[in-house]
Amino acid sequence: MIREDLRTAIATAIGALGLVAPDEISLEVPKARQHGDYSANVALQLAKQAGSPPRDVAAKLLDALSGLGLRHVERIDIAGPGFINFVLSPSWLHDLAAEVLDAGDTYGTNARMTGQHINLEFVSANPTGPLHAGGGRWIATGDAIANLLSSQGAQVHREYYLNDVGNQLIILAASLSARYNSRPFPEDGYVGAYITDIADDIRARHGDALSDEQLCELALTSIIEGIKQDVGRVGVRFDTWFSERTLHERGDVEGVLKRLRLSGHTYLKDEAEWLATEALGDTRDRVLVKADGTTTYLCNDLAYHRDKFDRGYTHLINIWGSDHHGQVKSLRAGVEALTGKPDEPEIILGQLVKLMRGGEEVKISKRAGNMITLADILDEVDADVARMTFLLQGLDTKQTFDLDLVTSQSMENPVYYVQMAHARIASIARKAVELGEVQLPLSDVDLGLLTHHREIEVLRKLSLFPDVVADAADQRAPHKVAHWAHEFSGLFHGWYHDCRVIGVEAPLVQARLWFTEICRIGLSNALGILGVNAPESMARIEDSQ
RNA sequence: GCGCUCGUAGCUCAGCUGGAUAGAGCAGGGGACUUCUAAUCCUCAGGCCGCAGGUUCGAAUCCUGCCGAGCGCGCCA
Repeated sequence: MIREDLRTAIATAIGALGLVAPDEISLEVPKARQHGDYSANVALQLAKQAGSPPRDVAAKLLDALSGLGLRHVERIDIAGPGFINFVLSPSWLHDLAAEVLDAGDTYGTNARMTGQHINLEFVSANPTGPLHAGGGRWIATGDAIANLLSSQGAQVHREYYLNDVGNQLIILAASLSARYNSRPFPEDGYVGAYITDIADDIRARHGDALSDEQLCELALTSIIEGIKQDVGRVGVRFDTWFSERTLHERGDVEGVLKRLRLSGHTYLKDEAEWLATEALGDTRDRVLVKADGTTTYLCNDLAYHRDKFDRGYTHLINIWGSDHHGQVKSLRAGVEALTGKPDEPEIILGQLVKLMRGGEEVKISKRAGNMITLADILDEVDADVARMTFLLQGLDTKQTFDLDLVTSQSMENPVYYVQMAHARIASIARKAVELGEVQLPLSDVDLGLLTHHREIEVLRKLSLFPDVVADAADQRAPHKVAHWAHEFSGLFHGWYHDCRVIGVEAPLVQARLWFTEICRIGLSNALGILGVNAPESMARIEDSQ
């Protein structure tokens, strides 16, 4: 990795000047091309320490650096207020090509997180109805983050927590019962059409003599089945669907209470049992056992997290909608009281999705009954379109999901732009075979012929992929990979327009065949992280304008 | 009232652990197909980075205040 080589060299040069290097030597890829391939700002940072102007420091560093005989470095410039810019010869990119080919589908991966065993919990929407359209964001995001963490060597377990007990279920049961028995509808019940559908379906299959309890059980099974189907349609598989009931059945909740009592974290007040979370960073203490003797959501959730640790994970991550941010401190304080771990679980918050239809916001509410379900979306668009749309945006921005745009004008979706780049590569390969071009082994091919500025641009972008993935993994930011894929595709399309593979001189044909292969690897790996398909061909559009 | 998140082109958004001239897509103007799929490419236009201060060599980025938006402040889940 050239970047690391340069960092080491800079550190050496700093040492040679008798200065102390900063903890991390920043080596950026400048936006402006004339600023070279990599740019270092250490001279500016060290000016104070050295007691001389930044440009002087830079000049001394440059002297020290040029004595090191760095590979691939064509020129080193000092520019602006004291930046040190490295201009690399194209040879480093040709080395890169070999590196990418060698790595294949592991290009962009890393072993930094090896040994970590992470439990990633996401979606976990209550099984009181089908997943709504916004839920797709959590499915796509969670899966992509899992892929990112895996790419860094971590072992990741995808988990969905099913709250299959409690109040909401009671409301669900009452709503169902009203429909099933044609009785007046309860206040605050779920009005969604799905309630009637489920009730009708159950009546058709099991008759009309069921008790409320039997009714609710059958409905719950059916709803959970539906959720699993929706998740599957998006292309995601959970390793575990964890039922909250098991916690109660096994006595885990009681066990956690005992443990907290023993460690002196609880106290009684106003006929309830409290957990002293304020001392651990919460805004105030929380109730664990209500006056009526039942446990709170937090109490059950603590038992759940205890169970996750008991299963041996080294780290827990939960992805939550920002509407739950108020629970973060309580849960973390509770987990600390329970386990002594102050930084668990890690909670990734994402802003909610705002659905637009006909230029107006559609408020989703299971109670009001105006549901737009995820299944509705998937009936209209490809899972790839949905995933890419959800993943293109950072988690801390509330996402505007325009149903009209995504469904009717889906041709504009960037996913096609990226997929088309991949399809074009496959198409070139097919054409080459068709015309009898035989791809020679890499060792017989001169990649040094890849000197077109389009090729250089593409290769340079490709070289950044591992950094982008590592960064995205660290920041739990899959959108960075989505943007990289889009940008990379743009550069590829530009190359495609200017550079032909078939029909140029034989040695160049060979070099470019390998060039397209490494592009394919990069794209395919990026799409793999996003969970988007990398097609071999695109369906031709019939009626484009 | 307190807390969390956000405010960047007409629209949807990147960039935010400080760096050089603030980017992309869409929408708008103008061009490019006898070629490996034009779902493509090239080009033009478009910006007090919410407002005001502060920190420093340097601020869209960090700090403070204000304005505006969303969400949260239960012995609900």
